[in-house]
Amino acid sequence: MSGTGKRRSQKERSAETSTRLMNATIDLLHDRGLARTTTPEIARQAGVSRGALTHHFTTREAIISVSVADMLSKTTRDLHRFAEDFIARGGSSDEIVDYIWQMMEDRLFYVTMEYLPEARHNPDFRAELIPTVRDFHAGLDAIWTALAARTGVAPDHTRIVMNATMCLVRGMISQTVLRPNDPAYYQGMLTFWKQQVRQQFPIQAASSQDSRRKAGAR
Amino acid sequence: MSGTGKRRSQKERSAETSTRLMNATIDLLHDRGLARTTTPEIARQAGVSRGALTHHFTTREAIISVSVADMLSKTTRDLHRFAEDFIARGGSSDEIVDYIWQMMEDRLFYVTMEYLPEARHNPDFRAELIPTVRDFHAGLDAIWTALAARTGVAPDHTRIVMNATMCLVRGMISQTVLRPNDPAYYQGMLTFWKQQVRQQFPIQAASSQDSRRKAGAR
DNA sequence: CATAAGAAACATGCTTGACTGTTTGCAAAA
DNA sequence: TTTTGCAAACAGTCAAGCATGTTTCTTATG
Repeated sequence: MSGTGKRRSQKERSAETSTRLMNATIDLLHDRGLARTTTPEIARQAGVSRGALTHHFTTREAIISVSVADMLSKTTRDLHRFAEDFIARGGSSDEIVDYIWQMMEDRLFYVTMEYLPEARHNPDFRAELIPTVRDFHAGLDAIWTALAARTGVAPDHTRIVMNATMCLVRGMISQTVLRPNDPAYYQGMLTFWKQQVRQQFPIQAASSQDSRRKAGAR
Repeated sequence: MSGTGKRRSQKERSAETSTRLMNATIDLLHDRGLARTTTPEIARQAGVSRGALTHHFTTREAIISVSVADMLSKTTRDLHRFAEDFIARGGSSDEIVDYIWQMMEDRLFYVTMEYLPEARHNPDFRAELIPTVRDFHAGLDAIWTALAARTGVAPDHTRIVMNATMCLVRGMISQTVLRPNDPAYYQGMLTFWKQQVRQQFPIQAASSQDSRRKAGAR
């Protein structure tokens, strides 16, 4: 990228190769699945030798784990950027639902579905992921907290709605596997859910402040 | 089972071996994951030789596909039984949510999480599952339709709530992998959801019939 | 009813292929 | 020239599918 010249420092070479390998890993996870994401296949997809791969990553589990962590941390950065923008703009709850759906449906949760079963059966792998996932949820929290603060809804209740939204979207994307080619179905469900969420976060109209209802009630 | 004597008909022998193999397959899918569900492992778990397995099932994909279909059809039978009982009793929407959660969390969706990625990347495998899954959803429909009929809610709206419930539960179970040992979290979310569902299906009090509200409104 | 022929169920061993982890060789950068 | 980044060859493991034996049941026939 930086510097089209042929002479690169070792660090640059190394970093680029690593990046190519990690991107290739995520691409393969998404396109062909974890079982088919073999080390020869990753190297081929990245356009490097398998030796390069083993030089940078000691084991297959390592490159997958690191690649997933990398993907998650990038997504977390995006979340925080969205949160900043959302706060500045004063966006709607509908926007959040749409953003989350797009983010999850654009590869994130499909990739997650690939490694989740492995995480369930492999404690080491799981342990490496949990902290990264925690950061990711902190990013989500940043967004919803902004909405909660503006609408005066209790944080606990906000968090429940946030988590329910995440779970709903996860489940919807799971379903796309065995119920494909039905965008109307998924959009209909999203519309329903946006309406439900709106009820939890009453609109703070630009003029009237008294529009806050008893959201957060048990 | 029937007749402790040693002499069994061919059909009985065959059926028992098949059953043992299919049960072993589901057990392994749940306990060790799809990748670790190898044909030698299945045979070992079932207590039969690998030759017996290859005699009954031509390929690894076949035994897995058939076992999953078997599991799903059993669950579908249970759904219909619950629906009958539910209709007779006139149960609550809370009950439905609880039943679905239990059913999914008791292995069903964990097993599903194992084969879903494979279904996503393997068109033949997916094609074999889709009809069985359709039957399963018909079983779900039987339950919710009963509730809808009693409360006078529009079928389309009912179906949205049903599907949202299923998606939510799927997502919740996905999350248990990387957020384990937190039953309060999941129970809290279920409580929230039951409340939401209740709002969609206003209680038909034993006395008043006019308690039906405008649920199903856009 | 006894029994032998045949079919179905099951067992064992082999072959092939592929993947993982490792080691050795080499060229470019420091 | 010493280290670093990478390439290529190698060795060990294991599963899948197949092919060939062996046992258990069924049935037709005398």
